[in-house]
Amino acid sequence: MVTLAEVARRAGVSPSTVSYVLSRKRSISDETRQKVEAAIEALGYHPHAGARALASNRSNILALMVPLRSDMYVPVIMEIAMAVTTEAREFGQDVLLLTKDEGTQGVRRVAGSGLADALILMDIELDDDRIPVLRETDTPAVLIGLPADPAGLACVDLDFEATGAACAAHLAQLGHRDVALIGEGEGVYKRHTGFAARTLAGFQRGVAEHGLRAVHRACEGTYESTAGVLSRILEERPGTTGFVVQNESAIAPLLSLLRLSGRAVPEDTSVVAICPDPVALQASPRLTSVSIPAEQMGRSAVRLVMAQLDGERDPGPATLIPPTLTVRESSAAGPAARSDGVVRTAGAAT
Amino acid sequence: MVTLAEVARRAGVSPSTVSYVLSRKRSISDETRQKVEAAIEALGYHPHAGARALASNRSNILALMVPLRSDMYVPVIMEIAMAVTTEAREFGQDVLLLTKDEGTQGVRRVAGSGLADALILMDIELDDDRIPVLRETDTPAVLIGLPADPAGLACVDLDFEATGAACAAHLAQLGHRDVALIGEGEGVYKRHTGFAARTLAGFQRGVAEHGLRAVHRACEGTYESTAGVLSRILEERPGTTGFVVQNESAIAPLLSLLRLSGRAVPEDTSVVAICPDPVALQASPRLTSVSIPAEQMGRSAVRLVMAQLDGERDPGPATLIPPTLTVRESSAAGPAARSDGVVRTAGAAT
DNA sequence: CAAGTTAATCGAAGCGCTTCGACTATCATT
DNA sequence: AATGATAGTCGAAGCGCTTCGATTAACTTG
Repeated sequence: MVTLAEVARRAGVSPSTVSYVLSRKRSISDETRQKVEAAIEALGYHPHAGARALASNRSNILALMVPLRSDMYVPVIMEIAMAVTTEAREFGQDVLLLTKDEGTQGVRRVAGSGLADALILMDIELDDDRIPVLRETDTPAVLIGLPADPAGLACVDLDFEATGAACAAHLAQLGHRDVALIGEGEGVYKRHTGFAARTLAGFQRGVAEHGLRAVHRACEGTYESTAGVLSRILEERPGTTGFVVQNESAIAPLLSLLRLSGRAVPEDTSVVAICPDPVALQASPRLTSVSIPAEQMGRSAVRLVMAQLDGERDPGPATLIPPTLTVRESSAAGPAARSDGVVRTAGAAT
Repeated sequence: MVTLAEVARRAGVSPSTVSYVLSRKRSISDETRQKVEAAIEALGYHPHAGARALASNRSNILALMVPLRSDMYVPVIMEIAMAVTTEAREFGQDVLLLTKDEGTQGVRRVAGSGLADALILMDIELDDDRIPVLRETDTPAVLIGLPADPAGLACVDLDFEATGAACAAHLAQLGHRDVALIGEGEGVYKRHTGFAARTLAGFQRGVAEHGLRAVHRACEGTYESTAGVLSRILEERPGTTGFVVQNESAIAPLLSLLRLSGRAVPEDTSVVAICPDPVALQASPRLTSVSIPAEQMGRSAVRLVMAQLDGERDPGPATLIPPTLTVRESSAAGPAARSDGVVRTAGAAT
């Protein structure tokens, strides 16, 4: 193994000089810098991570805690993880992968051992038991997701409340009067992450603001449950022409079922999904959707955590990414608009 | 931060004794051990990872290099990553997440800095440029996937050759005479990982052994490309009644297209997929398939790498996991068997 | 031109741990 | 009773780096 001392000897300088060349914490003459860099290159020197961590009290490692299984869609988790890793490298940090099932023990271990400088947590529950540990150990951290009480914690998430409202508004604008939200499974509303509840709240706000009539139903996402949910909605409110879906796995069943029931999308019924873009694009017709900004969430999380490591004390309010609703082929003018003579959107016309 | 010295003071022993309690490298009296453990507990002590790495020359970290984008199906990558992480913890190791686009630089950096003790590489290309670096730096490593020349390297992979053969054999046993393999996209056969080519080779061997007639077509997995591939196959060989699919994304299109063309699955046509179990289970009808043993691959990789860290020199031959073909509802007796009076399988009968 | 700055470098201490050799009991063996 | 093992513990030397203060040389400036 090549050490800093060897580099120093070869460059004819003292070890500390080599260190300063590397860290840029003191000024170094061009001449010296070049000698040192040549020596580093020639020897293929890489600073020893452990020694560095010991001496500087910084490991340059961020720990990312990922759910083993969760309500989240796996590719989204993966995309976040990759975005975090890529962005972390931009800051010269590496990423340590932890699983959520290590729980509070894992947080204690990593924070206590100086293995990582900071934590990024995913799949945040409303009352997440890792949060008190974070507060108590005073570890720099960022949550991807929103807990019940985010005070003093840095958080990143899609603004699901605005998302729900945006979906309702979109359907209202198209002239739909009776709309439905097909959401996540029962359980998701009760325990977990709150994003489902926030979407519902926003949806209801949008519905109220636009004077729509709406129903909401939880849905497990299987073909059977989707069929049950849909038939109940259509029974109660046969005039429902606008749907918002929040469960990726319910999308395909819903589209088939609508087709089977003789309702053409978007001619008779509009569908808006809340899902990753690839899912929306692969459905047929391609779906009008609010995308899950996975990459952006991952990158923001890293930036927030780096700001903390650079001394930022106040995490500020949660970073809520505003939703982007992309109109595609699954939504078009509804009954009210049509009787008003409003023209259909381009997607539907082609 | 609590240090080992503080633990020692509190327990009334020397620092080295605490270290030996922790490492179990020398015998310690029960009495002393208890005092030390009590002190550790009371102080909430966690050994400093960097100091440990420096002194012991072992970081207890495994680096896992994951593809950012690849031919592999994302949930499979995720499952492997999770399995690696979980299994690593069983060995007291943590996992550092690297992206494949860090390439050889990344390997050099991690190996050279002592950040990780060993590497686990995914998405191995036939002529992977990371392999020479591995050899040259003599870093303990395990490949998940099979390169062109695996000599001297520990590898884990599904036995795709046997998988192809097993699929052919299954269709043959059911009495199908004309079969087709719908594979990965063009590109995958050329450059990459070789698993597609190995599957094809095995399929052809199986076909020959059972006296079948077969075609093979690459398929990009979109609806359009699948449609094109299927129609060409049915044009050339209208009597084709057995299909093997290796591209996850071609599965759904294939099933729809068969239905559209009036071929009932499994009554008229049998389909065998090579895909993760969840994909096979979520299709309708549920697919007879050879699963991708993601979890097993991840766990084996960790075990192999730990063996190397424990001094095992010879990696032995590649660990090829034998395929498991699970019969579900998408395959049933074909024309030959039917004329012979062979009964259909249970799945088909229901 | 003496005094004060500033830039560039060095030496040494120390981060928290592991590990080696040395030391002291204790106990079994001659 | 002397010898040798063995178990249990300690002290001290590093592991490779960062960082602080000190030092020197070169440069301003009144």
